[in-house]
Amino acid sequence: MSDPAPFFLTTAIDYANGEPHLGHAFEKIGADVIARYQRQAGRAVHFLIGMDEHGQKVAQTAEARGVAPHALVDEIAASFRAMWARLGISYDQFIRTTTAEHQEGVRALIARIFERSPDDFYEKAYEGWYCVGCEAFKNDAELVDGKCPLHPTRELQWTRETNWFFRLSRYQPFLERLLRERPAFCQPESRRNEILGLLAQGLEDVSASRSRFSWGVPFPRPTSDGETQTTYVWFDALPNYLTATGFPAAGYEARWPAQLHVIGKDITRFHCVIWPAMLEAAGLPLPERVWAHGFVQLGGERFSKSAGVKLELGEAIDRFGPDAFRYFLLREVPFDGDGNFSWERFEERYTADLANALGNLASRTVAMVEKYCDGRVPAASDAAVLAADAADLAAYHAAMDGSRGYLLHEGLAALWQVVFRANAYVQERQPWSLSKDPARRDELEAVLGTLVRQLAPVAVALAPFMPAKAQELWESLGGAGRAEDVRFAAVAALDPTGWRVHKGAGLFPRPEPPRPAA
RNA sequence: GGCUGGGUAGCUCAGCUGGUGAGAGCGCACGACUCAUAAUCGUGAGGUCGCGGGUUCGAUCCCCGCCCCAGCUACCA
Repeated sequence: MSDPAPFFLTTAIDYANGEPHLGHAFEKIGADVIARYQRQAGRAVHFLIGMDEHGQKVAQTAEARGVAPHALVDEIAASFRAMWARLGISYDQFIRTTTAEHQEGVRALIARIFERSPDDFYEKAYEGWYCVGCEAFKNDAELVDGKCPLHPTRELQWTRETNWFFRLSRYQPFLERLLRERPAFCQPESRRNEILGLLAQGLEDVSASRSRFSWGVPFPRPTSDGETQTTYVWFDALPNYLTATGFPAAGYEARWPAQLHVIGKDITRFHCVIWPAMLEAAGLPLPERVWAHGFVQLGGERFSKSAGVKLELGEAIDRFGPDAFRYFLLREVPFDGDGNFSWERFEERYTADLANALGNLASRTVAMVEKYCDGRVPAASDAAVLAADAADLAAYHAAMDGSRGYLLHEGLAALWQVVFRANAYVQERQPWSLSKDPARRDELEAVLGTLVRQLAPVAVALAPFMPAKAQELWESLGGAGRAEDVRFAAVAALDPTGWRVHKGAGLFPRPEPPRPAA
């Protein structure tokens, strides 16, 4: 067999300026499902996540708290990693932009652009109103009565600063061709349309360095007056995907280019415009695809710390456990658009989908195999039912494998069709009636054999979403080893005949125990 | 303002290039069953398919106008 095809996927690196929240979690969970799915599809997956730890805000926060920036970002990175461990995020690599390796990679990338495309960096004086309070330039649209709305008591200063600029405008034709010839480069389609609209307006050059803060990567070339500036955000943050491969050290080509960048829709522009232009300027291959997911809103509103619109991640995870939380987010929030988190929907979905539909199906199936077949899975099955399931499993893969994008919510919906069919099948065949008639023993065994053959593929297909619960289900059916180690290609040949089922504690206990009738 | 997408049952949404009675899940009501986690299965609700025109034998799906919502309109990472 040939070597498995590589699948290098990344998420946006998270800005080290606060604790992980629901938005961070949604992206990591979605990317984790894709990573786990691709592993089971047989790809050689490398899953990268990490932290963006430079920039003015980090330095300011550290100062305000009276700690060194390094100490601050160490603490925040630890907090993120703890959260990802709790959510079962199966990343292979965790990159931090403050490491020496990343910084050297950034400088090498910039040096390479200077070398390959010498005209792409140039010095330019930037003039504008500078707010000392924000430590940032303000454009006219941001001003209120000629003052910074955040610091109205301070006078704005008309300031002139010379920076390195990147000639992004030069790449407009290149980018237009890229999006036209490779529509999958920027997905979903709605985001690609936005980028096409942006390109139609014309691109302006962007600054690549700043002189007013130092918590960052020193720009490799001093300005003509001898000043060494600090690399500006996109030239520091975006290259993490590349520096994670070891670039520029030999061997990075084994991993680069990435197959997939999973990002939030708010940073589509940086990933679908600036990043490919940078890579092209450096003469490096482009990633295969950028997937921009939407946002999880709370009660129909966007997060807002100031308005108190936020969710305690830990509380949500504790409600029904990490797997149920993963399931809920990806079932309820379409991965190509926005969705909503509410406690009410969470409990509804948990009860209806997990406890009643799937959990109870597993429970009744295992109980009947124990009761009627001494716990051994019979050899017989119903081909018509399994054929119908096969169509749903195909729909699951079509939603998951990237061929139509990454429609994780549709993948789950397809899987639940199998669950619904199995429950209806039980009702239709009534194995408890069959069990009373010895002459119908064959029928009884076929029904129970079918149910296990319906659930086993569900356990395998569910493993990317709910790794721990899928394993519990797999073991209760009597499957050997780990569900997540079962390749999708091997599912069709799976033969549960003779498996020994185990009645477990119950996959998804109901939220409130039933009360005895009064 | 411009561009993109959307307004379909109480909620979340499917409805491919126009055509027999407009769908799914959840929730709700009633019925059935008892293997199972008081779970499951079936049936139902009578939704102006945003509003007004138009094209057509016929439009939720095409065209025009209008109303409403969301996103984008580049230095926050």
